[in-house]
Amino acid sequence: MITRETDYAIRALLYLACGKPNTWVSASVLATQMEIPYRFLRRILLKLGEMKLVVSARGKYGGVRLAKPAEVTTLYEIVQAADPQAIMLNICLAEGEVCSRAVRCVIHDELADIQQALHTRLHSITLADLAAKDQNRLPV
Amino acid sequence: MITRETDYAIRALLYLACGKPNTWVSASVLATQMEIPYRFLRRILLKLGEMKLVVSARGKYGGVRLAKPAEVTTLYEIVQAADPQAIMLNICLAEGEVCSRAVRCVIHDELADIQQALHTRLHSITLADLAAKDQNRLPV
DNA sequence: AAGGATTGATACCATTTGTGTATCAGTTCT
DNA sequence: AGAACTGATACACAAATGGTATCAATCCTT
Repeated sequence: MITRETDYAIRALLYLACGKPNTWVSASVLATQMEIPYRFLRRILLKLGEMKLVVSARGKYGGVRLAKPAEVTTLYEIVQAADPQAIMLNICLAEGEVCSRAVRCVIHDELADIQQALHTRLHSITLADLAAKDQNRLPV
Repeated sequence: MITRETDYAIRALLYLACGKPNTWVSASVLATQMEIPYRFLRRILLKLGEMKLVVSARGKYGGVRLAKPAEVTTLYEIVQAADPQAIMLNICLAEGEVCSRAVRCVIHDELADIQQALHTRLHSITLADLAAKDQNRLPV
């Protein structure tokens, strides 16, 4: 299950993708607009900065913006940044994890297949895709 | 991520599917064969019993066996039984959950799509499939 | 009838994770 | 100088995870 943190991360980035490019948006604006607890969001943005998904500017009129065009930021990257654990189905599929049954366990194989399909899908969806769908929505 | 409990559940059921049908297998045998902590497994088997995936017999020479043919037990059912939370990608996709953004949130839509694909896949894999693959494996 | 082997049903416990809060230092614009 | 920002950590608390323990009920064998 996707954590709240990941959900917040996606929403925050989507907000940036929908706004005017190359403008700084402060964490407080993001927080109120997207209904995300301010301090929690701050920490999430820090992580997104480390993962090069956003860049930030300190000081007055500072804030964050997308580090690269929305067309090249994928859902995979976002989930990976916000919660690296979330993108593996089983602990035995993790990098560097030694699964004693790896060579003979069918479950391992099957889960690896499913995970691969999931990853492919997450890789194929960009922030720009989400933003476009958002624009095309009928107002409620 | 699939929990250890779910992993154990799959492995235990796979063991039953690979053995002789309609024979009782005790929890202690299952535990030692599949390297699962005995008492933990006991609790898991209880859950699997409630979900009608296994049936049990008390007393000496009792144990558990599959409640129905391996051909009709899907991975979806197993995961659902062992950890109902695991099969939904986001909390807002849960049954009866009121997501205030459900009608307008593109993320919700996208995750619902991905989840649907995942479920379809889990539904399509049966215990018999896993057992068959297990038989065809080359000995290590 | 007795005793061992087995499940049923709970209760308990330690550790980790999830979700959020708080604090203080550094930076930038006015 | 001061206000509005981010950077970097540390703290707090509830829930989930992974596992253990206990005792009652049941069944087979002798």
